[in-house]
Amino acid sequence: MGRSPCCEKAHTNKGAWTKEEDDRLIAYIRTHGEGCWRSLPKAAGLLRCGKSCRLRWINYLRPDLKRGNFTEEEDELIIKLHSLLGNKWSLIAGRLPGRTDNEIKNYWNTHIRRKLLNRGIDPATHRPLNEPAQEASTTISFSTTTSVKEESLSSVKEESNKEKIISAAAFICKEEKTPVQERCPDLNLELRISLPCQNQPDRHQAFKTGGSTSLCFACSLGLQNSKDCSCSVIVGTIGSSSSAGSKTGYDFLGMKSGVLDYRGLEMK
DNA sequence: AAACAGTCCAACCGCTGCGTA
DNA sequence: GTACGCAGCGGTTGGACTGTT
Repeated sequence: MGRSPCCEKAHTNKGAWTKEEDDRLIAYIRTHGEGCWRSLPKAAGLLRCGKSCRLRWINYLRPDLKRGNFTEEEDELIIKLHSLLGNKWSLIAGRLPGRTDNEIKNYWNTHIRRKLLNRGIDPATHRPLNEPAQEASTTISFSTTTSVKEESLSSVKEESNKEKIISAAAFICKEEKTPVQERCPDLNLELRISLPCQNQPDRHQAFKTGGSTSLCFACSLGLQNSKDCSCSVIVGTIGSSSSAGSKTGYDFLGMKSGVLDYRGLEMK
């Protein structure tokens, strides 16, 4: 079947943007706001396809972009987030205000990869290069007991939005033997599907989860007091109708309503 | 000064997921 | 349930730039 092209290629410019094109795009978005990328080029008088306009705006023209070198702190944060999220550049970019996914992706490929290799770390797996490859499993390393884990997971699989959580969790925690925590001791993203914490005497204080101590995702990233700090909130269950799920509260990467919402987490 | 190699990064391409009719 | 349009994402490309010989 074949989809019609997103734009009439014969009548669109390609390649580097000119100053005039930039000005037109900026002026249009200032007046009309973002969105409707397909119709934007025509409305703005640009001989570009909507995709190209969107990319130019997001990666280069947006006023809130932070230009310039990455700081050491940003470097380390990118490494940690990559070890947890993989090549999810947009999610990583969501944690770095003023940085774009494209910028981070380029920076990763040009700087950080080499940096990790020099440290003897495989940038793909974040393991020592000489460490023998281990078979990946999809078992999720939760801090609850295995039986609870399995029960939780099986119940979670019942609904589509939960499947997203499972796949994300499986992606992040590739294997049981080497919890993420070990690789990033100071960035605790421990994943839990468990009973909601009932007693939390002190906000942001590490809370007990099945014998281990952990912080919520927001706090682990230094976002205490952010609206996504789940230390202060008894997080909801996955889906109101899930019987098994109702006894397995979740507190997973700041997700709300069963939808991954990394970007909603504000960076202080 | 010229040639070449390596690096950087803006932009493109193709795919995927979501919303809608 | 299916087809389609659209926005967004990640991988890749290629031109510009910089350093080295």
